[in-house]
Amino acid sequence: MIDHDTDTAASSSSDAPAKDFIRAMVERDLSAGRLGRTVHTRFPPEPNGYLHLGHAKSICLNFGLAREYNGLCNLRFDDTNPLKESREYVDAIREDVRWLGFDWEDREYYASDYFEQLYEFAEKLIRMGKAYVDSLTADEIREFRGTLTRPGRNSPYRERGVEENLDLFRRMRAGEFADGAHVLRARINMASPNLIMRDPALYRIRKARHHRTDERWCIYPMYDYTHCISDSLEGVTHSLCTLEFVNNRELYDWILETLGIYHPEQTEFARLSITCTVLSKRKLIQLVEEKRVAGWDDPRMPTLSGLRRRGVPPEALRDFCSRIGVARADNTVEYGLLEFCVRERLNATAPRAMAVLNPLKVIVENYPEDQVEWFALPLMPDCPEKGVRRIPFSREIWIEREDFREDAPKKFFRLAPGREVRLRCAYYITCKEVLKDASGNITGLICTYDPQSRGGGTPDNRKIKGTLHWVAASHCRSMEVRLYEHLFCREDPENVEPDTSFLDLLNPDSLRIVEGLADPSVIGLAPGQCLQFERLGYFTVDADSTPEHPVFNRTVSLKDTWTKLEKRNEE
RNA sequence: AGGGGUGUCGCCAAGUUGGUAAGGCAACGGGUUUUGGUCCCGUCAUUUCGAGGGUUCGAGUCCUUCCGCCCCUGCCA
Repeated sequence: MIDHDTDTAASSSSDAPAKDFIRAMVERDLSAGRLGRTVHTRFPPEPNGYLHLGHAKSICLNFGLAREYNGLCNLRFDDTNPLKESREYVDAIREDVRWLGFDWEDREYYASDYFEQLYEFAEKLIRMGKAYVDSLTADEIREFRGTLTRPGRNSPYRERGVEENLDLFRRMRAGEFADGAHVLRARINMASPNLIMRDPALYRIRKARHHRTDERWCIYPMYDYTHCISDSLEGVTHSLCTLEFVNNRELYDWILETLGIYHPEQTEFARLSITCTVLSKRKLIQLVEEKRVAGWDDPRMPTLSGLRRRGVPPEALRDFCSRIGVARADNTVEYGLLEFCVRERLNATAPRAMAVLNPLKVIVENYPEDQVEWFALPLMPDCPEKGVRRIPFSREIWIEREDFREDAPKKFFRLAPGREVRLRCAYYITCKEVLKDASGNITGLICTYDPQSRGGGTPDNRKIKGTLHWVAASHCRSMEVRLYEHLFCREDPENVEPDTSFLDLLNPDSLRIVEGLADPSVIGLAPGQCLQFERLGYFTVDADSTPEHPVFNRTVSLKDTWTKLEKRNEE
């Protein structure tokens, strides 16, 4: 089944995911009339890195939910830590969300837009006796917090009066104190079995320039304090986040209840892990900063920008997110599922062409010296009406070196001495002679062709099992082709033994660059254009590509049953 | 005086108020094929739902006791 529609996220209903526990909850709330207008979600990244596949899951969930139930989804930047955040990340995130196929319309929010309101709420908490300024050092606070099995102790500053707290907090804002001198804390319960609730910090002093508020603030609100209030202010109905925030929900609820303001419901789902790659921001930043990869958009990276550059279509990513589902159990999805989604999409959309990556010269000795014929390769074999690509044929051609074997096993359907194969869309050729250099390396093949087989078939209808791709030596152009393998050579690079680094697991062969040969018709394509080079895989024109120096990324190889079969026989 | 979350096929993941284990990926057979691709057909949890007890005519679903894994002791998010 070919997918003809343009399949934007907004139009397609075919990629609507199955009911998961979150959608079930939303439907329950909807039919119970619990939601004011409709479902309202938000995607709340911190602009401290580039978006990756884990974010794609969250984006598809939040924006997908809004789309499916006729609701709204905000884009909100959780920019409360100026030390780690930057404008560059904000811009990249906006671009990636849009590229993935989602639209937040005019609802682009920033936690930093709420700094003033957040501050007012903090004063309110102080006046209620629910927050206090603590002057313990960070180390002391840690000591006083207790441990997993021991309750904490109250800070000596915990009983400060409202007026003193207010005065101190205002002076914190005014910049009278150095970083770390004081912190505003919620006054909850130092003996709570939930460590999050042991008087969590609400505000800290950070004399740092913020990418949006510049130097207007020197105190910054913490995540737990900011997130719930932001959700509340925006009228979010369902605040979806990953499982590691389950413990934080108690605080989320406490703040909103104490303040007595609108109270969205936080629901957690399992974060995504994928084999053979890492998805933690810290590790991705390290890969970039230590130059283990070429950048955030290195095609080997699991970032959205990397995948985009690699040639992965957004539709494939959305399909992937829909297929992996949403649940609460820890999970690690096989990388192969992503590849399946990419192949499925590209099979339906990528025009076909031919290229040779590891060339071996073939001389068709009975073909006229100066003759050139043009053959027609269907752009989409299952849709002849999509047209053809005209490709030149001449006496000397290149085939894939792997497509010839001097001692070929019976099941090897390709070229071998005395054997006949079909050159895709052109002629049948038979190998007559193997040319070698002084040291015995194969340098070329002498073949003959059957003029009756023009176009790839003969009147006698004889069966030809093997069909090879090829390019005409007289017309082809060379191009740079970047072949990618998994970034890591182990399935679970996230969990390494103590005293070793995930960097030790980096696959040294994750990038291989070869010089390939292709028909000129594919050389002028714009970056981002994707083709299938028949029998090789899907290839996308890289951002670096120019007509003078064409560069292709292999997005994903074709499924290769032959190699698998051979490997099995070797064992 | 620890708390919270979670265990259904190799990997994801459905499993209404208990009624006799969906689907996808992978794998494995076979067919079609001018891509060893695509497509099509078939197989793939019945002493089985982390394990043991119990309730019941009947348990993945209820009760109970264990066990495993994950998260929490940032002035990160």
